[in-house]
Amino acid sequence: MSIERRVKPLRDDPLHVASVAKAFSLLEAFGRSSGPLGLADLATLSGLDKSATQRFAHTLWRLGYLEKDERTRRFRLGKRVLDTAFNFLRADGLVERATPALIELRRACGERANLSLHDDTTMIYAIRQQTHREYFAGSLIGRRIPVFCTAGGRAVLSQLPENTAAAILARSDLSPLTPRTLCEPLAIMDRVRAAAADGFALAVEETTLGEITAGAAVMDATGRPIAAVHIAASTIDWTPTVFAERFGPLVSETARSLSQSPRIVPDRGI
Amino acid sequence: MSIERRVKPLRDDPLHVASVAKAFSLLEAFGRSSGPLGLADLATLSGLDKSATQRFAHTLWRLGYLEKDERTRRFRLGKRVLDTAFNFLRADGLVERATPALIELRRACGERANLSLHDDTTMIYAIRQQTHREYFAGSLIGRRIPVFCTAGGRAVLSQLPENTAAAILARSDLSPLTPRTLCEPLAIMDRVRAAAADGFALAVEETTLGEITAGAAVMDATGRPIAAVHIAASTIDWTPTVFAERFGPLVSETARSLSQSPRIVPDRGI
DNA sequence: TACGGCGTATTGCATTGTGATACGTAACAG
DNA sequence: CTGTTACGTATCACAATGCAATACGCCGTA
Repeated sequence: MSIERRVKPLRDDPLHVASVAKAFSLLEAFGRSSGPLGLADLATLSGLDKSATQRFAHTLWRLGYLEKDERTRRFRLGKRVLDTAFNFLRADGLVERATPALIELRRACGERANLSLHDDTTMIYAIRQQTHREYFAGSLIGRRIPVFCTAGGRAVLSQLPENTAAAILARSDLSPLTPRTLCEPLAIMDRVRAAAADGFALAVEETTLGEITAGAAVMDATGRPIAAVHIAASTIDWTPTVFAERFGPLVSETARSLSQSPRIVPDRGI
Repeated sequence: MSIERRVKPLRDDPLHVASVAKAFSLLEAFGRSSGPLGLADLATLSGLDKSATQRFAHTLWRLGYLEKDERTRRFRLGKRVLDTAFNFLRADGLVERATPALIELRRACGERANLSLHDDTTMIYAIRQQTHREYFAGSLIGRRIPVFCTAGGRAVLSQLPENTAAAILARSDLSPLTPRTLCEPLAIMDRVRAAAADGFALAVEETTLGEITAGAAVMDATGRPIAAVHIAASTIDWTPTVFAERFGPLVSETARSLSQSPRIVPDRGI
């Protein structure tokens, strides 16, 4: 419990409501520690002082976004935070289209099929079709994983202009997740170019040992990559070449079918 | 777009930070309308005035909790809302224990297996193990359904003191979800008592036509019901009696295994 | 029993958020 | 083409609102 955080001052932004940022810094504190948090824990993790922590925690609790264990007086996230996630997923057309497609994909290949959304340097899991038991947090909606070391992330990079992709890598935290994570920007860009050629990317034990993943990018109506379809399986069952041969086309076909037709977009001369 | 909402004044609560409530009333506005919302829409749906809407939407946008379509100037929920949901699920011990159990349950019975959390008059889906294609919003984490007309909800009610259960029904909105939804409090309480006897509850086409569900309650360490395990299937494949005979024991056994051992809790003489 | 850590309650002050107003722009109808 | 409307954006003086210091009470530990 040592990682702290400061709320950006943003003095120059007259529309910025600092109280809101503070409230969210409390909610975000739960990302930095598992288990329930007391007021003092919340204060250090959020970077707020004692009084502010008290007021904002109280407010969030009254609103249902925090729950309080009356015995230990500690806070957990409230069930209400799921509502917003639900509304996000419900409103996302891609998630809607992808859900049946992924169920189909899982059935067709018998392995785990996922959809992850691109968000700058990370990919966020939005749909997960599990088959086998896997490690817990890995199976949840909302999990973020770095773009640079995932199949889907590299597939997305491969559909961006090369300098945009390089810029994303440049501002990424390139810490390895496993001993086999590829961390060299140049080496990663090689894989990205390969993905551009193949139409899908491969990652072998780069986020989780024993896991091999194929990913392909999903494009929006303007032809920009916004998400990726994954298939993940065990290295025990597949060698990389066989896995790629077998699932590469499947995953890239699914991704293509989810992409908006790349119709010509009125270019406003930007 | 006519349903409005007022932020509670709560003048008497000196710890209450009104700005936070306003910010969340914007996020909640997305629950009342699908699709992106402009400032004016947000203002009417949230009950805030134009200026407040502008400032809070701007702040949430800066924080990443809203995204803005620069062309239409309309807002959507931002991917960041998934982070909080992820942290909630990650920290919930029950969800963690239930994940492998539900995968097992789905495999054992070949039908959809779910875990839903009890929250006053609603149950919230926290884990969903789908098999077949089902209607979209129904398949998402965070979906809320009324306690009174779901198998899991009735199973939970059956483990509460009868007057507590009756109170929940009393403050529930008993609008039917399908023509077959049971809406009479007395009739519902009969089913609840039956569930207490059987160890599981059944609901036939009460939330969705063509769907039959069995649910059993999961208890916390103090012996209170906090969640429910469901199995859902199609009425085409099963008659209620066969379905109950076959899956009732499965669902109630799974729920029992997820319940904390009902050890004696030090009663503080409440 | 004294102490330290923590959650809770209070309060005067000024910072912060407020909301009325005005401006720019796009869409649309006459 | 012009007037109108609806909407998003920008500004600013004011005071209500949130702030942070302080004090209180409770519970374990030394």
